[in-house]
Amino acid sequence: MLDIQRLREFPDAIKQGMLAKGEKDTSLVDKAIQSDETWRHAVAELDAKRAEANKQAKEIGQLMAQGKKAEAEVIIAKTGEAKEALKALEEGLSELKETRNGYLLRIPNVPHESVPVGKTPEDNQPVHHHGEALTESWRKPHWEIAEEQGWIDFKRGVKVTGAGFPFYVGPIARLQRALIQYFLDTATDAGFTEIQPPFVVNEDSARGTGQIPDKEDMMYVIPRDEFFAIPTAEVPVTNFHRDEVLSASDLPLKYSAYTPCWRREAGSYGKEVRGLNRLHQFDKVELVYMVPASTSYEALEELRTYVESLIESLGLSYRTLLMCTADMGFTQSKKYDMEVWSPGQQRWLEVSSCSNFEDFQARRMMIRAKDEQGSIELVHTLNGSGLALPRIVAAIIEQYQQPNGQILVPDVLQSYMRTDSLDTA
RNA sequence: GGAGGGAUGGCAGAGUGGUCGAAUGCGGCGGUCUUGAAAACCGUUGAGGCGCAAGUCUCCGGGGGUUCGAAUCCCUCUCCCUCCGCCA
Repeated sequence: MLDIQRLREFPDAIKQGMLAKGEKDTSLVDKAIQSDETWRHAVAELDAKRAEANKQAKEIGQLMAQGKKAEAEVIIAKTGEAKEALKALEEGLSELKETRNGYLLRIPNVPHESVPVGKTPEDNQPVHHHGEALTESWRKPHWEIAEEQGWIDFKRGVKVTGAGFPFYVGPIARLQRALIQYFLDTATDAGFTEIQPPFVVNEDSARGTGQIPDKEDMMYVIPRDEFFAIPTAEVPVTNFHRDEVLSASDLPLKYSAYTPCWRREAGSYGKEVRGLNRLHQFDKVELVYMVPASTSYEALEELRTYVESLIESLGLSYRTLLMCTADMGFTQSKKYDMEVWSPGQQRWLEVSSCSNFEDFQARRMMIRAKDEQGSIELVHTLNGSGLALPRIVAAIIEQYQQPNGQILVPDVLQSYMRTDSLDTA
C-alpha cells in the first residue's frame, strides 16, 4: 500500500508508474484521492459530533456527582437525536474508509527511477553474466537423467498427490538436503539469523504480504482451520514483525529461513512445467531484510551480490537481470532476477528474485522502527531467494553431467554429500 | 475435544458504570549531587487518525451490543493458564 500523502502530492508520478508496470486503469489514483477527501471530511464531522456528545456526558456525570439529578435528566432528554446522528455517521464513515482502502490496496508499488521502462521480458536488462552457456548436444534434460536413474519419481507423485508433487529418491533427496544445509550455513556466515517459521499462516498474514487480495489463487487453502499453505517463506518471516515498533538500533534485521513452498500455479502447462521447472511444492531458502528507509537500495545491492556469490560458489553458469517495469510484480519497486543456464533445455531458469518493496509491505503490516529521538518511521523490506532448490538441482544435473553419463557434485557440496559423484551417493 | 480461570501502557500490576488514557512500582529519558560512576532526590515518559494551528477523536486482546456515559455490564471470537482426554 502506498502513502496516501504521496498520492495527493504526486498523483501524476504514481499514474506514470502504474502505466509503466502495464496497468491500464490509472483512474484508481483519482478515485483514491477523492474517496480519501470524502473520508477526511466525514472524520472531521464525526469527531465534532462526538466531542459534543462527550461534553454532554461529562456534564451529566458532574451533575450526578453533585446530586443534581433533575438537571441531569434535562440534558439526558436532549441526547437522543444526537445519538442517532452519531450512529449514522459512524456507519457512513466505515463504509467510506473501506472504499478508500479498497482503491488504495489496488494501486501497485511505483518502480524506482533506476528501473528500465519496458513492455516485455526482452526489455529486462542483463547486468551480470557468469560462466559459459553450455551447448553440447549430448547434454540431456534433467528429467531424462533423473527418471532413468530413478532419482525423481514423478509418476508416483501423481498417484500419491498429483502433478507437480514429485518424490525425490536417494541421491537427489540427499542433494536437496545438502543444498538446504549449505544455503543456511552460508547465510549464517553472512550475518543472517536463521529462523524456522510455520508452514501455514492465517488470513491476516496472507494479507500482510499482499497475497490477499491480489494473488489468492496462488495459495493452497486449508478451509476448516482457515489456514493458507505458504507460497514462500517471505510470508511468515516478514509477518514475524507485523504490528511492531522495532528499535532503530536493531536494524538492519536479516533473516534466513528454509521452508517448503506451495503454489497452485493455475494455468501453467506444457514445457514450462516439464521436470523440475515448475512444481506445486518445492523447497527454498528465503532471505528477508528489514532496514531503515534511507539504506534500502544499498541493501538491495548487498542482497544481490550475496545471491550472485552463492550461485557462483556452486560453479553454475548464470546471469542477473534487472527487471523492467512491466516484468515486476505488484508490490516491488525494484527487482533483480538470477537465472541459471539449463544446457539440457537450452534456456534460462529463474532461481532467485531479489526485490526492494520500500515501505509498501511495511505500511500494510505496520512494521516501524523508533530511533533515539523517538521518531517512528516505517521500515523498508526486501527479500530474495537464497536459493530455490528444484531449478538449482536441474542446473546441477545438467551442467555437471559428463559425457560418460556421470553427474559430479559441486565442490562446496561434497562434504555435505560425502561423495563427489551422484552415482555413488 | 470437555470443565474452570484470565487478557490493562516497554514490563509488573491497581482499577467492577461518571473529571480514567488509566494509580503505583520497575525500566527508559532529562536534571540535581559527584573528579567520574553508583546511590539518593526532582522532573518526564504509550500509539494512531483528522487539522495550518488551536484543538479534537479513537485505542485497556479482536468484533458486536446495552447506556446520556463502558477498562468496568452483556454476547461472540481469538489467545494464555489450570485440570481431564488424546498424542509425535
